[in-house]
Amino acid sequence: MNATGEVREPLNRTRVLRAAVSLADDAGIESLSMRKLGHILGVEAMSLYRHVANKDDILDGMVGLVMTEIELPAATEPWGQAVRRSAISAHEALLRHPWACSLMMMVPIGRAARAARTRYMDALLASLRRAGLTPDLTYRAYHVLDSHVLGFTLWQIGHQFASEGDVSVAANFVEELPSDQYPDLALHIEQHGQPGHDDEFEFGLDLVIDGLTRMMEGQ
Amino acid sequence: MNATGEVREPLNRTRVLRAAVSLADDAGIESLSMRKLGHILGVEAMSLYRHVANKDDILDGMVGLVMTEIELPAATEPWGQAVRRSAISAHEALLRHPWACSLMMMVPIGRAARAARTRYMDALLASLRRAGLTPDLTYRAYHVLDSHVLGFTLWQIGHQFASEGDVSVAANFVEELPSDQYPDLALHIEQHGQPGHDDEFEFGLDLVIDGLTRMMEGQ
DNA sequence: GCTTATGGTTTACGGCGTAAGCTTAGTTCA
DNA sequence: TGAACTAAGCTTACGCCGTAAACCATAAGC
Repeated sequence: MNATGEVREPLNRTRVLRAAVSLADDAGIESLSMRKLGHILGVEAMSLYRHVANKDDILDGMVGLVMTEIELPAATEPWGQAVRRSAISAHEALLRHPWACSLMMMVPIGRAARAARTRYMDALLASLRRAGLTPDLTYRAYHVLDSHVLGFTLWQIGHQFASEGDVSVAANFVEELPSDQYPDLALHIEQHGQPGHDDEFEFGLDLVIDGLTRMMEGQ
Repeated sequence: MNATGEVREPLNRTRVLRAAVSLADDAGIESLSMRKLGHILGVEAMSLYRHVANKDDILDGMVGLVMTEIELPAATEPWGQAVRRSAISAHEALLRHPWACSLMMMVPIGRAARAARTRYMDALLASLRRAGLTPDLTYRAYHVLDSHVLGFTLWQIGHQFASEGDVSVAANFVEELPSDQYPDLALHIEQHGQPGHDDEFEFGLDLVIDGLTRMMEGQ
């Protein structure tokens, strides 16, 4: 801490995690290695272990960071709107960090991710209970909602990856496709490029929320 | 091909792929390496490259194998039933091979997986069109259905992994949880152990199919 | 002024995917 | 029959990875 500022101030866990997130955002999760991460932070790989238990700990922390970007359903809104807004926020956060979906499912969950997930789950469950869903319906509704967010986002990420490649995979796909043999598939692929299909996530979400509403009112 | 049978017959692509699948089933996808796979087949790692382009090719082939286990929706059944049956079959296939979901989303899709996927997608799309859904609704319905299958199955796999560990993660979770602070979450976790919650997949599936039915009849 | 954390470094180990070249056995054809 | 060719597997080697273990420099506390 001398006046000239030549002395770099020491690393800390959150700086490591933030660097890891932006490296993964930029270059893809598969190119996140301890050595590269260290290099970015101007430090040798092994130095990172002073601030982080191991690589899984980093991945766990990254998931935790992403989850805190998700807006929780507010108690002040009608439940449908609140849940909808939160799901859309989750969708957006996961799209901002395309590696997060897969990480969430593959890394053994650790402290950091658990804390964030706890907050999120409890808030969503509380919204559903407040809305008057029975405990049973709440249980199921939670899983359906989360499945949609996760599943849809994963599909979407898979697609945009596929559309990036040098020669787009979609183009390859359609090219090699005997389109008279698979007419429905050919149409579907064509629809992918078209405008007016950018609200599919919300389409599915509303399908679910409306269904839940009906079940709730039905009994 | 002598009579004594001492000469092992040569490897081939499908034997490599099948060995890879069962290794991944037994020991987890993360412990599938060329060296281990070779060892299982009584061969050095590099020998595999005579039958397979590289590791990604193996992963692609594995995904292809899993996808062919999925029962396609039949044209002879009412569309709702046909789609339902196929989705359940997909769910079961993905549960049998817990690594398949993540692979499907992460490995750049290659020939083997593409062929299987083409069959599956076209069959499902054809079912929806035959049912009378508009092209637009078909497009959306496809994504919602697939999102549910993929997303729900991933959640389920994540959970059963979590419940396996030495000291179950769920137990840890609930133990460290200040359950007066997160009452709804505590209840939800409790519900997970209870019987009568083994049809959630179908609950969500029916929610979607019923919603689609209503939209179809509505216009 | 000696001790003791703290934070960063060096070296090393075993595992990974795979490129390049080698060996061996079987097949084809002169 | 023998020579050329081919198919299938093997050996070696390279550069990456995560991380254990030991080492070094600086700063703080007594």
